[in-house]
Amino acid sequence: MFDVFQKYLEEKIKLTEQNLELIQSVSVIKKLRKHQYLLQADDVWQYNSFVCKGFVRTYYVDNKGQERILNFSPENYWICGDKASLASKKPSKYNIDAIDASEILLIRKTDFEMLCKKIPVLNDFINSISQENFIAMQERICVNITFTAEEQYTNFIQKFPAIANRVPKHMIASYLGISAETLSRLRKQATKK
Amino acid sequence: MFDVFQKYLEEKIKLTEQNLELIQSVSVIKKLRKHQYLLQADDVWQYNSFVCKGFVRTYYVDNKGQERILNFSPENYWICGDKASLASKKPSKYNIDAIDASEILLIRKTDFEMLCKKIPVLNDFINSISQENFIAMQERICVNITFTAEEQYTNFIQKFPAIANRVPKHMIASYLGISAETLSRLRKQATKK
DNA sequence: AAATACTCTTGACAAATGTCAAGAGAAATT
DNA sequence: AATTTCTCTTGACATTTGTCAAGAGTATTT
Repeated sequence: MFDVFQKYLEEKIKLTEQNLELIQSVSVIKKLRKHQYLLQADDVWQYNSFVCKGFVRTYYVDNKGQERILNFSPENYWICGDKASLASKKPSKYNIDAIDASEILLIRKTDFEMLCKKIPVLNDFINSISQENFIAMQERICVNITFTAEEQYTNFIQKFPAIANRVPKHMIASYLGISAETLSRLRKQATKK
Repeated sequence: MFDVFQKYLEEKIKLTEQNLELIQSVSVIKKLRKHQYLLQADDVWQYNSFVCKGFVRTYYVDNKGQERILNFSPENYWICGDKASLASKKPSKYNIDAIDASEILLIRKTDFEMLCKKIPVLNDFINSISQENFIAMQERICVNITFTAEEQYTNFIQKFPAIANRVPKHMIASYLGISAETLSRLRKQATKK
């Protein structure tokens, strides 16, 4: 499964064979059955992680007991994980589990930092991804504070058609912060138009 | 006004005099009258910026013509600006203007990159701030998709009491994505309890 | 000092969204 | 094949939130 990650990297940046070997030497593949956890709330998150195969979600349970999905991570994407837990070594408030059977590449925080120091192009690449994530997150806040539920849903399926087709509707509702019933009714209305 | 920034930096990291001089050499102070723009939508944003004095907000106008506030930046904080515009040189979708008369320290993108390369401690410091911002943004998304309007307001005044006391209520409503009237009613209810 | 603009509140009503309960069909499990 | 679980929808109703209009009190400007 490392080859998936390697292919991803090689499409983005130029790496020597030595660099690749170094990266591989600190990479671990973890297989997840469907519904299996990669991280459970109250554990400490200590990896950078990449989805080689499958599909994963990050969620938490709110004060009313409802699951709220913070992020979907499909194949060929990094998992956001819990940066707060990663930085502070405090227990995570998030759970990560497999929506489909998955294979996840893990690199320990310290190893990852070592890689970034030794491989400047990797460091630059990771920084640019962080920046993209930041922008995407800001976009999401804009959508949240501006759009109605219907507009949010339309925006979601237009922006993430692959995810929209792959996950159950109630998860999309959870991601958007609306109830599954409301989403169902919005969908009904939309077909009428 | 550079001394405010200098003091801020020296509390966080160790810098040589040369470093400080280098930073100062690329820093520009811009004074803003109340309500004056630092950035207008459709212009390109090209700075890293820090509020030495005053108070600034970042907002955009939504498709229904309403102002939506993305961020408040008080004294001694960086202004988020528009990272997308900064990165791509495309016109910004955001406006930044002064809530109070302000003095803003500006460093051009290219100069800022030069500083980060030449001063590793600065680079590390900026990275850690980016990370904190990222975590804060994720928190905000959680709040948005989980909390009711009332919970969001309570959370806001508890988390940012200084801002809450300083800006008009309708701006807080705009930041939270609720109407000014709703906020007013929530406040009334809260006093009854 | 007068005029103007801003801030906050309130009422009345409409629209959007949530909650609870139920059921039908599809998918997964045994 | 039967059972169980999951997914999606629907109805009925309550609650929350938005919109429009108005007004009172504060700041700000002229």
